[in-house]
Amino acid sequence: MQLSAQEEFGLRCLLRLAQAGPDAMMSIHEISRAEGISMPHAAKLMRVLREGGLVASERGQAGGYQLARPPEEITAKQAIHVLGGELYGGEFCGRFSGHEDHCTNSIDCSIRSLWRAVQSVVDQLLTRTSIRDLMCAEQEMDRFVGDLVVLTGGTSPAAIRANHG
Amino acid sequence: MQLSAQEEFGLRCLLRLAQAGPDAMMSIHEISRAEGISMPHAAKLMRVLREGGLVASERGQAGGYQLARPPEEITAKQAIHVLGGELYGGEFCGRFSGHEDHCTNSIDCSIRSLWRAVQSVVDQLLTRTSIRDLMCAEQEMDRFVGDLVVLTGGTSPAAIRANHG
DNA sequence: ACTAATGTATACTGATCTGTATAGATTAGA
DNA sequence: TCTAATCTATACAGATCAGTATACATTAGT
Repeated sequence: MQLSAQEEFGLRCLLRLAQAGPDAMMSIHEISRAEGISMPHAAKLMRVLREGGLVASERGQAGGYQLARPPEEITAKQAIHVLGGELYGGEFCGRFSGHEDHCTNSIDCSIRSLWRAVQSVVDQLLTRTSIRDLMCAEQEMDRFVGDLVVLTGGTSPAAIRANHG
Repeated sequence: MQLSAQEEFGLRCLLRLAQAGPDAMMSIHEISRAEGISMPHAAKLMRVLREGGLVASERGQAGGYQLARPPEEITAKQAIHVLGGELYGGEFCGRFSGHEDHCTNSIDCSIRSLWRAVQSVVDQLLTRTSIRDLMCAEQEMDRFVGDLVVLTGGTSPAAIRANHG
């Protein structure tokens, strides 16, 4: 369960565009220099973001990139989705089904539910974090992280354990 | 941000051992058949779990594998850690630093904080879910998932947005 | 001893991911 | 029309991941 390089760098590039201001255009050259990556690499990332509808490009001599929408309307979830796909998508049980045509546990699969639970809390967090929110000091974000709690009102074995502990 | 095949299958193998009962031994042959994967593949996964201290093995004609501890004492977090490493480890800013020696954003990096936030909620969830908890019906786990909420008492931009929305 | 069933270890192949290289298309300005 | 700056697209090479193949070590039973 790791972040891909594309997710990491792609999100950074989005943040750079946001920090450049609402009407600024950034060229691939500027983006690559700001992030310390090569120009072809930056170009590839920006292409992914453009095809995902998160940035708009203009070609030609005065061309460059800017955010397709205001930074407060772009969520981290949208960015991660465009850059790296979902943690647990619909195709999942097809990908990891071993030799069988479908998952050996397809009828009763608590592990599948666990992945859904992980996806649920990650999605909640990423959905309410916008690019605008990331335009702040690390310390400010850290305060946020320290107060995060996962709660459940459910009655599963996991919930019972959590209440007793 | 995707699960690796090793995490998926490895956790499944752990769950199989738990379901076999407290004193049962399962051979590689049995595990591979149960999960629908090849014997060499199962052997590789079990080796990782053994080196991670989650299962114990016995060699020889009557050999096999069993859990190293009772299933309620093995958390999903421990399993994922052994099988796939962390979402955001200490080596992270070294891995994704582009051409620079260290991260261009090393001084003030809100994105790093976001990854820590994601890791925090995922860890909370996986830490309080044991292998024992997974030995239940999918429906029961799903009830749990439906009630999951991520809460914060923090004051970051993201938190403010969440409170207003 | 010997045999058969088992776990252990290493090397190998194909797939996917990461980053690079190169050629082309578009536009502003002279 | 020409040139320079830019974005666009595809193909490529190395690294890592997924799964396989093969040889070896260990043990119970005979």
